[in-house]
Amino acid sequence: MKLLWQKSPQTAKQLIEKLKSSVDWSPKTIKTLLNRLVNKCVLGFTTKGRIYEYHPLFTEDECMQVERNSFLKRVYNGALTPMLVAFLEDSELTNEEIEELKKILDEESKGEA
Amino acid sequence: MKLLWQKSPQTAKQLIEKLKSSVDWSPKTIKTLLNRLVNKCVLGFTTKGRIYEYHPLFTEDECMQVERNSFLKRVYNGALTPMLVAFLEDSELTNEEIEELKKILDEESKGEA
DNA sequence: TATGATCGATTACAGTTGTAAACGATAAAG
DNA sequence: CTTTATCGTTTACAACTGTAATCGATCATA
Repeated sequence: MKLLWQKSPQTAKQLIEKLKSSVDWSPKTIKTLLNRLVNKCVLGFTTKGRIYEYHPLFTEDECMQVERNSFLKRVYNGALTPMLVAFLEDSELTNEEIEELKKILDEESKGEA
Repeated sequence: MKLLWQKSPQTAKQLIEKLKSSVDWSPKTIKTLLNRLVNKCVLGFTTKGRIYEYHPLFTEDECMQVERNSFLKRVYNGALTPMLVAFLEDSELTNEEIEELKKILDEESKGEA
């Protein structure tokens, strides 16, 4: 859902059209969802005639931030390192990816000194 | 909830006692929750007289596995590296932690060769 | 202008979750 | 034995979610 939001303001009709290929929802269902998201202050809209153009009230980055924090808190009680270790352990990283991560880590330690 | 599970089989009474300090639930509420977890095949029990001793049907590690996978899938569409980078970016790791992670990464690349 | 299509809003209804009380059986106490 | 406290089970009920149909207004069309 939010996935589509990461592209500008769109009308319900446009969204219904785009969602048609990916999920199997009735247009009515999508309208309802839009409505609920508006009520929950997750989406806003500007009215173009009698048609609404919906737009997200939060950026994708903000949402992912929140998701990361809540996941970390909920599952790992906020302990970052054990969580990272676990992810690394069940992963199959390529050497390039490993190098990339090490580079990021180096940046981190630099920023701290 | 599951947190307490990571310690042996326990009776409802024991659990209620231990939860009393951490959360503010009526004992009734806790009974209900136990029941629901049993119905959902998350907990099992063995009956000791008319008293139940509850025990988890999955290990904490298994649950966290599942949580990790579903989080990664849901929020990052399965893309591990971007997720790791994001976590690293909003973190304030100490140099020791950074070294630890680099060590883990080294292990990873070794295992792959 | 009457009629049908279309929009967002409202209503529907089953399932899950949070939070708990009521119920029936049994063990403990008198 | 009867009363009472204590189990686990069943029922309660509001909020939220998934999934959708209906309703009132308006735009397009005949």
